[in-house]
Amino acid sequence: MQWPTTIEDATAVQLQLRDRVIRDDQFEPFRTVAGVDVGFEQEGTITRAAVAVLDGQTLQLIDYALARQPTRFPYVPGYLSFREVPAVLEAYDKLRAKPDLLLCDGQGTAHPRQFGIACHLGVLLDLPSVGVGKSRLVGRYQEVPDERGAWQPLYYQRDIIGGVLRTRVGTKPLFISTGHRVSLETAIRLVMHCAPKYRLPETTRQAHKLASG
DNA sequence: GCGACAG
DNA sequence: ATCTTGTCGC
Repeated sequence: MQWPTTIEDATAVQLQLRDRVIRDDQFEPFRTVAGVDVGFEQEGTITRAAVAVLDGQTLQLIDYALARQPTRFPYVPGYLSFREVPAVLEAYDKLRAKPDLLLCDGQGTAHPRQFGIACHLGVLLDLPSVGVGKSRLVGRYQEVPDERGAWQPLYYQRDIIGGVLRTRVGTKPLFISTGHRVSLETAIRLVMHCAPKYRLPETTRQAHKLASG
């Protein structure tokens, strides 16, 4: 299957692959957890991706990989994965230590067609994954108490597609959702575990550093 | 028809 | 995402 070029084709891919998403807990015990960060250079013509693998218990860096590719898809809300996934897959292939779980920047099922980048990566890699968005794409929710660990369900068309979670007092909450093979409840627990001190999970923070300097 | 809109 | 230094607040 060649990479989609139009919104129409991309939509077809999402509608076809979304049926493969497993929203229940179907995984083996996690030993390592990976975080992904994607950035752009040269006016956005170059996409750079970084994947950082951490020990799930100590949250210490175990391995990492980087990749740079020509950007091949524009940023269109609802189609983020078609812009970032190719570079992420290249970086993932370079890893010496494959992770047991992937925490992705962006939404999982908290998406217009329930197939955000976390679902896309999870399905293509057949790896448990979780979507960790810094802002909302779709859905309605009630204000989240300003307490670490507090969260509110995210509703969209009668369904709960994710959760709005406060990982740190005094900061904006994160938008958590299932990527693949991880339930929402488990996803929230995992994010809390990976973000013991700062707003963002250590996995994401590590990947961000590696992709910068 | 008018806004909203992951990174 | 990216362009960019200092600055206000806990």
